[in-house]
Amino acid sequence: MTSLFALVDCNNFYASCERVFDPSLNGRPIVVLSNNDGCVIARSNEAKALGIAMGEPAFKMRDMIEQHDVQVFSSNYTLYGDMSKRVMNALATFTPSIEVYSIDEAFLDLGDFYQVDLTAYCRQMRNTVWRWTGIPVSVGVAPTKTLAKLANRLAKKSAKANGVLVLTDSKHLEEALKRTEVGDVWGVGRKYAKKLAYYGIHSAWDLRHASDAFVKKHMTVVGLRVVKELRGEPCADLEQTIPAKQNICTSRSFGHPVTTFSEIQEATTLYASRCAEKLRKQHCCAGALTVFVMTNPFATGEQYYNSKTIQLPVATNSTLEMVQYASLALRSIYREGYRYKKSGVIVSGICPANQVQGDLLDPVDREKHQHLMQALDKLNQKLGRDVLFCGSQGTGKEWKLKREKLSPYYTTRLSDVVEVFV
DNA sequence: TCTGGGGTCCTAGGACCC
DNA sequence: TCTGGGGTCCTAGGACCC
Repeated sequence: MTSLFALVDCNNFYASCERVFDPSLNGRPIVVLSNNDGCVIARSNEAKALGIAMGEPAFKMRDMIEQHDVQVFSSNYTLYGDMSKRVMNALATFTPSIEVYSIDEAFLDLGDFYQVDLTAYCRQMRNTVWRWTGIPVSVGVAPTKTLAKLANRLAKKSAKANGVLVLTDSKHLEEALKRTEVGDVWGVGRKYAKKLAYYGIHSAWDLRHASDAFVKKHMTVVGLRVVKELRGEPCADLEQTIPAKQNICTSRSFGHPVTTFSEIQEATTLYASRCAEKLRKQHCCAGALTVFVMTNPFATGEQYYNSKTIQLPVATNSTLEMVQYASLALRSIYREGYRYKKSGVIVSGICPANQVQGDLLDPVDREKHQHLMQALDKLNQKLGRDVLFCGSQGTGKEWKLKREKLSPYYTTRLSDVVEVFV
């Protein structure tokens, strides 16, 4: 019994999503910007060919944009999330064993498919996704997840592969490992790549032949798993059930520098509400809440960063409680006289809502809160996000994100909602 | 003028306890 | 003069991912 995984990855996903609904964009360079229209997080092939780098700040590309008529979009996660679901649904018709790994990637367990013509099957997969959604995908197949990732990368790069590469034959595997730089291996980041280069390890093939002791010493047990997977020994299974999150964070940069307490409080209230919403969605409560504030690290002038964690007397997912404690925490770290760029709320100590440790002297009527939250979620779900919200969130939202190049909400009915967070 | 957001896991070191 | 050792829990920091 040999294991076999496919990794299906959408090509230039966000850029492709924008293109699906506007065919006039075909063949033209597209970039999608991060929140606040800050930096590039997705590029079409044409944009890559122009040399536009991932993470490049938008303001540095002004000339390039004008010169080559680059099409620029603010990120529209509502659209991308919806398109993602459609892609995953298409893939699920090819095997029930599917792990949605990220918004644009899925692992498929093809362990039972050794007898079929894998290349033909994957090609069919690719065509189906394309016909149903208009999104181009690449497929890599190999005995471990790490190798499937590697195969996928080559499938995308090689013209000959044309989007599908099956690596089951040891000769092909060797060739693929030799052609992959060590820094392009899943789990090997910039820091490790540099360190490995120092020790003469440059390719995935080199890393595959490093000793266990060496790898464990320099890359911990995590790195050792990577190396074993490169050798064809599976260390990671398909994860079909999504584990509950251990931490939930909501934070945003402000559209412009914020100086007043009331403005930063409005933003922090919104983030605390979002955290509470996310907790309720996964039927959990949090035992602690952290608020942080920071100035712009790229700006000249005096910098300030601070955070405050509050242990909650009883774990909760009530928006009202979260907002109240977030305000308290914020008050203790806010300092007059800074130009704030960003704030955020992190909730931790997460446990299932039905396993919350009570407190005999608890002054909060938890049942009442729960009913209120249910009503709030229902209304907001039905009538649109933030139809109902905490007053301290404010209505002006002077600090909100910059999203000047937003595309329409083609596939969902949220077109009347100006502000959408994920 | 303008530089994203949200996660995970592992390790080392300190506090504390017996 | 001499001042244990092991276990657990927590936190901060570093690495990685999309």
